[in-house]
Amino acid sequence: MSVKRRATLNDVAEHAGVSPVTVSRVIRRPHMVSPELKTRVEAAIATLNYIPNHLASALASTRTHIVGVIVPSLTNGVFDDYLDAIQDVLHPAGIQTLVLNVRYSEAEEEQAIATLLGYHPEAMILAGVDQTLRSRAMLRSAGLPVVQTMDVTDDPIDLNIGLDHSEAGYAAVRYLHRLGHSRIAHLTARGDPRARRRHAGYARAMADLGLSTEGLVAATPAISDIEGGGALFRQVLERVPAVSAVFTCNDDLALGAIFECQRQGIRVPQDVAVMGFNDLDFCVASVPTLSSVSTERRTMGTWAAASVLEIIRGSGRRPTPARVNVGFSILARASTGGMRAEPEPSQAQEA
Amino acid sequence: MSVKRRATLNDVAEHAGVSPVTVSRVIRRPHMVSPELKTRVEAAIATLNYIPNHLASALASTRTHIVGVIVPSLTNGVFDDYLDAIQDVLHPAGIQTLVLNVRYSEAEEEQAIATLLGYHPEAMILAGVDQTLRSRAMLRSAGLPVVQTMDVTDDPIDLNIGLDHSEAGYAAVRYLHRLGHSRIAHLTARGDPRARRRHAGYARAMADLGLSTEGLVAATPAISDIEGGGALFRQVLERVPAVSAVFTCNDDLALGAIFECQRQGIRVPQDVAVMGFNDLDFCVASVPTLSSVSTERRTMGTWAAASVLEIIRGSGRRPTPARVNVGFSILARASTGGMRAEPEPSQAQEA
DNA sequence: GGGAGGAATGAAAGCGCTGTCAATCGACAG
DNA sequence: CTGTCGATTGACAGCGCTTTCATTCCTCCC
Repeated sequence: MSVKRRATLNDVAEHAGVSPVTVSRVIRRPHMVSPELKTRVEAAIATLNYIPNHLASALASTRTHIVGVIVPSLTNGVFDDYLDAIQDVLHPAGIQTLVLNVRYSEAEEEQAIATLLGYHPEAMILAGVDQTLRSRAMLRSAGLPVVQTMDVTDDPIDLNIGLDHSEAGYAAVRYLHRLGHSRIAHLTARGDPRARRRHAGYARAMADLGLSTEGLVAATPAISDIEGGGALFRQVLERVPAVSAVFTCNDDLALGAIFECQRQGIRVPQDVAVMGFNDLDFCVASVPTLSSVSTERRTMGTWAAASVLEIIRGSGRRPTPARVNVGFSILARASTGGMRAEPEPSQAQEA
Repeated sequence: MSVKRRATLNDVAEHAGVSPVTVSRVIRRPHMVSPELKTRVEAAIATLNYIPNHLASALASTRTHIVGVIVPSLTNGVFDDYLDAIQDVLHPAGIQTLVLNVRYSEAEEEQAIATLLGYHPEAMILAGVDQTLRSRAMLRSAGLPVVQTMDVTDDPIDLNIGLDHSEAGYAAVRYLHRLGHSRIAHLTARGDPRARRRHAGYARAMADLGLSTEGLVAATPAISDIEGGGALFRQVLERVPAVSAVFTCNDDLALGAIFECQRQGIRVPQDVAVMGFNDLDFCVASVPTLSSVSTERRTMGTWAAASVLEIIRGSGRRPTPARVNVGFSILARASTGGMRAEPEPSQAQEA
């Protein structure tokens, strides 16, 4: 067979007996073309199976219709909803997302930012606020809207929506303390900056309450998963058999801790109360149902995408406020001893 | 501030006092440039924070270094490893993946294929073999390497690596039957074509064994999740209280069924054996540990990516074989009554 | 009836980069 | 000393599209 080149706009134009510009207009601004020409061009497009070359289009128009999105993980259920929310806003608006997973690595993030910038995205949506100086420099000199999500900071690159993880950790501990617990353990994963802040909140709360954390904290450097939660809680149980509650940096670890309790014949919540973080889907399905700190993942994704869209569309109008704290809330379920509703919503607030 | 345009290759050339081609060469073929010019150009690149415009580069060279990847879901742990495996092969080779999630929708898949093709990827990696005719037509007239993964077919678009889900379902039932079960239930999600094939395998096995499936099958049209597994198994329990085993189309539903058993005081595996599918991470962590059908997700991703790379690199050499069945294996764990190793690997084979 | 105004179409230029080919220079063999 | 070869560098054209800007042809209204 002959060398089959993909059809170009010129091929379509020739086939339809019109000029290339007209074909372009049929695709981008159909209302500017007379019905008969439009029909002819559309027929040509169909017979040739023509699909416009996005690269050429972007190059010529200097509008790429691309937004770069960076997430630290995909294995962890947290970013699914978030991504989905972003794409639900952006895709219908004709904006493609270029998603890169940087596996909780600053180096991979720098690399990803450089790569993404090479595609000239019209905006970037990043998870977290812990970008390196080099990352920030690249972003700034690219001069595009940037949204940092999932966390809050006093020094945002541009826009920022998130929650205060230290406050959330603090609140979780206070909640467990109010339930009567004082030997409260914490399981965490060091790789995640937000988990580190939750840990800081835990430590601050324990200190404020005058409680010792001796032997009560277990951390894994690795990516956290359900199995790891069991292993970490086993460590704590060996060191402090009298531990009465455990707060984990995420729901996976919490579920793992519950399984470990089952294995050891420890009753949840009677012997040990378990509290997770993120309120993933399985929290309402597990036995016992898992108390957790609920975060507004979809809200953050939607707001980030909508803001970006507004800026791109309005060619520069900035959403006010530029910083949003969406807060969190404590979801009391069976694993901490009851369905007793104890919402502790921190108000959404403008920073 | 003045209108700050992003630096272009021309800006760098001017800044370094060389021609644009030389700058291009410093980036693409450094060995062709003398050391002193290279140094000067690199300095200019650094001071201007220059990042090459990938779109322009791709347009000019007709090499986009992009591979399109379509997955049906992200919320479901199955595609994380797979994607990771693909990217582990492609990214180091300088190939970017454009990933689109089509949420188990054929319509969204068609849309995604058209979108992806607009970026002129050098190859496409699709999950599943159930693309619509229109999708296949678009793919074919784009004339690029296409890999269909996760499933096998007699009529592949191009390359194909996967496993036979009907066989896998069949084997799972035979395994449970060999354990002494005859009232074997099946929980499934209709939205997933591969789950439908597992269901077909289940039905075929039950028929071959002369067993009734009356009241034993429960399906959800929705996306399956852990909570749904409980609900589906509850339906079966109401209809057939004497059910003694349950095979689910994925691990989420299986875990949900285990939780439902706990809620109802049904012992697993003494009263009901539970068998999942996919062998997700939590299978070894749950209580009891969850028997499952293990699938070679990483292998499929790696093979797909490596094949694509070979074709792109070798400008046309096709890997042999073009079709691979990676098989599956039954992983016997506690939820079906013991750690007794009962591997039933179907041999990897060339089709 | 003539000019203003609008709708439809096309010509030409150029987005930022790379492929190709030509030009230059010095080294080196004969 | 001359022709040849390889290593560097640059000029130029063009990838496939969109953005002006110009042109043509109506329609409408004073």
